[in-house]
Amino acid sequence: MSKEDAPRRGRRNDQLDHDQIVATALMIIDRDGLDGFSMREVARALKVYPTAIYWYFKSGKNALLAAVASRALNGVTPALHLNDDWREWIRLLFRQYRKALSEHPNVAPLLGAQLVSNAGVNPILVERVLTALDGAGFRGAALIDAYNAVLAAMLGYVTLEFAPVPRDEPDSWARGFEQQLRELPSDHYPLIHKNFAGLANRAFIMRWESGSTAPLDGGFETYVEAFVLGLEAKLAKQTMG
Amino acid sequence: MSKEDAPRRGRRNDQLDHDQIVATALMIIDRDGLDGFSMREVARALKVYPTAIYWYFKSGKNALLAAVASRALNGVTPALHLNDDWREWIRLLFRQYRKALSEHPNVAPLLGAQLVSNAGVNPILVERVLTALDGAGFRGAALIDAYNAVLAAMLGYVTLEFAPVPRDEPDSWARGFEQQLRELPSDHYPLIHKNFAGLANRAFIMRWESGSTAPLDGGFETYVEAFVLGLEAKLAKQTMG
DNA sequence: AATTTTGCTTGTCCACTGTACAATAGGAAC
DNA sequence: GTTCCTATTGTACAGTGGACAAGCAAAATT
Repeated sequence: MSKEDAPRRGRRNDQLDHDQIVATALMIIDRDGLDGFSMREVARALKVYPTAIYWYFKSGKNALLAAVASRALNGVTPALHLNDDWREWIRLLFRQYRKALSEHPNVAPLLGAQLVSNAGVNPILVERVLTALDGAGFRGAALIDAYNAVLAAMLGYVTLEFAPVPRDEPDSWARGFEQQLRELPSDHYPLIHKNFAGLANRAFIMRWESGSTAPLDGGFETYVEAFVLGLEAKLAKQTMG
Repeated sequence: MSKEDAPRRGRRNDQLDHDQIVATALMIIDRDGLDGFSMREVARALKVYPTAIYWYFKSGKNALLAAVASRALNGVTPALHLNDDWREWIRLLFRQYRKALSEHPNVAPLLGAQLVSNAGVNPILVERVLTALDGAGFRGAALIDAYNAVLAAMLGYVTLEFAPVPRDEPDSWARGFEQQLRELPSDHYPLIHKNFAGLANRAFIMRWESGSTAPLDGGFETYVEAFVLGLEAKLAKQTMG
């Protein structure tokens, strides 16, 4: 399990170490967003030559980003004990995942879109989700299907909720966008018009702030609950059929 | 509704037009992935100087990418007629969305992560989802919540399924990754071990191919069905309460 | 027919990116 | 003290997004 304990040759790392680099990268992403991130920026922040970073992340930017994503999700997977209710465990998983990303919203695109599969395998998450679903009664192919559904659902809402909005001139853009929404003709879009107050800045596509500043809590709870109830219903159907 | 029909002054567009640029950009993204895309590459493909592109997309790369994303989703929203069953309509929406992106898998990251909110407002989609859910019986705040849940769910699975895998040396990476999975100790990961055949390359985190070459159909159907059943159950609960 | 207005292309420029590569410094093992 | 390995400093290059200034072509206005 553990790495070689044998005494190591060579120079000590004076200034850098793996963890510090990842932490710095995450800080930069939190501060400046994914666009503000670059190998050179990380190097600058650490007062080190850019290529020094490549010593720790030999495959470059993607490797570092993968490590950042992994770090942001540190400890998300809840513990799972015998006799835990699987529904409650899934709710908890979803909520913790969302909470973790709400603290690093700019990382969300990385997870939803870039890696997840492959990010250094997270077998504990896999095993626990399988355990929860197996405990619920899913077996064989249905278990795999349910597993995939759960993982996708875990990511889905959060990815969208924290998707970034244009950051060049946020205020003017927001006003323009809002105006654009208000001008939608009410004859073609009666329900938009009728529910405008509820939709404006509170619904996907109709909002001008990201979830990091304007969270969409209600939708999330509905989403989680619907998904769990749905899994349960699906389970009931198949064990009957 | 329509743009000015008044005769336009100035030169006609000899070589370029908005649509052709978007089409070319989409072709490049389909062929080379998002990393292979650049303004200059688009210009090269069109045998035009790079800055010419900026005439059509004054705010640059992001604007073009937004247009590409929008084009890839062209016609995804199904028609919605009176008396259509809302469950069936949502299933159809999800499936068409997935199908559209399966033809342009490299665009998926754009939608899940970058824009969606804001990508030039797609009010038809909004209105129809609201109509379907209103028809189902959701009203007021519950309608907004359900709407947000539906939109997120629509994106979730697909975003993850088509997430790209490392493309530098795909074969050797795939073999190494598979090996890594096989070596997971079966005492710590009993369910992974037991279901290995079903999981390997067929489950998120445990796969080494993207959904574009190895689709995860079963999980998707489970996901859709669970979500629809769940919405129904949630609706039943709240109209009773 | 001349003029003006606008649309579009050409070309230049700059700061910046990722990363391959070589050189070197520094400490541990032999 | 030599060797060997690790960590970091440097150098270099091709590519990027995008600001900018002109130039050129054609249609509408006069």
